[in-house]
Amino acid sequence: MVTLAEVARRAEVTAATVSNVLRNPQKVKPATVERVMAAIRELGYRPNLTARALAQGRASTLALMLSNVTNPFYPEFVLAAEREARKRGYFLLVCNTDDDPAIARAYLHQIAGTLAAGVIVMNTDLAEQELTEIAQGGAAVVLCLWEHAQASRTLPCVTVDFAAAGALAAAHLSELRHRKIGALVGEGSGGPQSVRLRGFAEALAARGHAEKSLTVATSHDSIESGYEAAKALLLAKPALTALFATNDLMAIGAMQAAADMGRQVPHDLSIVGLTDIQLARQFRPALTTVRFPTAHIAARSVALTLEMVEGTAPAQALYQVRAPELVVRESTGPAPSRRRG
Amino acid sequence: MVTLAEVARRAEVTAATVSNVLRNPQKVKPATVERVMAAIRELGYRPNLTARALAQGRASTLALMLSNVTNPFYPEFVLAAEREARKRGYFLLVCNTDDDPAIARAYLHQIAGTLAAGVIVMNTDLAEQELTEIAQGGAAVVLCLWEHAQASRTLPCVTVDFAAAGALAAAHLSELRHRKIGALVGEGSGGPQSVRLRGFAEALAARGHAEKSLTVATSHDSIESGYEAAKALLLAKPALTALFATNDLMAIGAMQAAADMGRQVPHDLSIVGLTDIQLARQFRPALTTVRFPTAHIAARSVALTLEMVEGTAPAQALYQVRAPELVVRESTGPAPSRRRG
DNA sequence: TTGAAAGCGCTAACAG
DNA sequence: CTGTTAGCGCTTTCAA
Repeated sequence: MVTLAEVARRAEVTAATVSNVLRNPQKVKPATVERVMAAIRELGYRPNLTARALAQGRASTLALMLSNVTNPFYPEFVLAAEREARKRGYFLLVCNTDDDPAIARAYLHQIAGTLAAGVIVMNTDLAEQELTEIAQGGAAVVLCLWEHAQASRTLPCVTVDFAAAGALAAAHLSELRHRKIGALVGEGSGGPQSVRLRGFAEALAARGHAEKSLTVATSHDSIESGYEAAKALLLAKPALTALFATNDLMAIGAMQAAADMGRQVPHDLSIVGLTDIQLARQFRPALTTVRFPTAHIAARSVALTLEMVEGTAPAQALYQVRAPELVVRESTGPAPSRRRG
Repeated sequence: MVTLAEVARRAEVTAATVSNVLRNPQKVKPATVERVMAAIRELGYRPNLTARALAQGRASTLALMLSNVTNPFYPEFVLAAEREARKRGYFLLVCNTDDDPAIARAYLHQIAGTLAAGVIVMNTDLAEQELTEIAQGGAAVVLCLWEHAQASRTLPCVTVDFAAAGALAAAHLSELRHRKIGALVGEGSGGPQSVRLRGFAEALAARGHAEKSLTVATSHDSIESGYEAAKALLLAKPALTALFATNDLMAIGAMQAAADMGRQVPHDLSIVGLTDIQLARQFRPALTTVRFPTAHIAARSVALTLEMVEGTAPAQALYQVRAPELVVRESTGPAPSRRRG
């Protein structure tokens, strides 16, 4: 392995100068820069990022803690996060916690502040208290997409307006004249997706829908679970003409349940999801959903984390990025008229 | 940040002893171990992995270079890789190259051997020559799932028998009496998936199928592209009764194309994919496919890389893990009889 | 069983 | 503009 010192020797300067050539070239005489660059090239020198991190007291690495990359929401997020990190000279450590607080804790304690200069924590079951301690230990900690009722007051948080997202779905179904609506509420990491439901329910109420016209069921955040929940719900309440799911996976499961029960989507039953994962447009019928600005959130989270790492972050706590927006595709349509039954 | 030295002071020993307590406790008197552990606990000490890496000359980090996590094959792979790494005390850096050799190269040069002790390189457009140089620079480099004709002779490679996978698909369709078959060959990172096709074609030939009974078309490795390719193919050759796609995404696209063309799967048209990504069983009709032992490959790749990092790897070059296996689901059925046309 | 000392490769004042 | 010096926090011989 070629070191700075070897380059220095070859270029007949000291290590400090080589370091300067690499990091503040304007502080070095052009001729010297040339000579050093030549040496670097000839020797094939590559800076040792570990040594640099130790000397600087700051790693060039960021950690992303999420429950499980296998949830189709995450790959898009990870991609965008990694791109933003790379653009700024950082690398991305991906940490799956499997919704296990013990794993999350272990990760945090091992790498926050040492291996990773900052940590982006997606919705998790970890107590905020613990995260705050980690943050005091010197690592930049940014919360991302937390839907907890008790959203943080001490840690910065990048998120979207979950309630508004739910409201968009409600407005859409209401305009299509649906009056008997079912809702599937997901239980993801960090608790139920209840803010989305609340936004949905309140928007419905605001539009004059009776409270009992909405039937709520819970489900896990997966296609399989959405399938079961939707099936049960439709069996119990056959009169429902529309279903709102607090995430796309469940909505897709619901579409399959509808198909298996002989109900045509959207003719007999409309379905709206939330998030707009890739799958939403790839499935048939393509899913109407409320889009989260996923890539944007990811990039913003990374940017904020790095600003904190580098001490240039503004003293703001809540970052609400772009509003969610409705994406109408094929899974929603007008409520079936009563006549034709 | 609490350092070793502070712990040492508090426990009234030297840093060397604290270090030993952490890494070779059996070399330290039990009473001292106790005292040191107490100090660690009281102070909330957490080892600095960056410093450790520098001192040891070995990072506790592994890099996984892949084209794009957004391809549904990868999340499952990443998850398994990360679990294996974590189990062994390592962390996973995820690097998206976007099929851009320049990005791949930049990553490699920046982190291989310094930030990351080892690198797992999935199919890429990088010349093997370059990877070999990196490996000589001191990083463990492991190739994973390379399908190149020119598979490496100098770098270890974890892979599956691509030809056998194709052959399984062929045997299945042949047994279902399909005689006019179309094949969609993907163009993923690192070139066409031609070994899979070759295995498929040869198995067909071995079963007495005429060479011209197989029609081949190419496509990119995505649902959208598979859709287009399948549509064109079915339009050009309406007599085809079965389609083989060299990966599941294309197969799913093909299913949608068939649906849009009014062809019932599997009644009018059988479709077989390859890899068995999650989506394969979530789509309707569920896709018949040839399963790759994805998690197993991932774990093996990580294990091998770490063995190389730690110098305990056997001197073997090619690791073929478990055979692929056919998974029959709903997208394949007997060839339609001519009578009923 | 423990300590002293050197050093991993780099950065960051500060001096000249 | 360049060199000197002193670490960053940890590991690792080698002595004691």
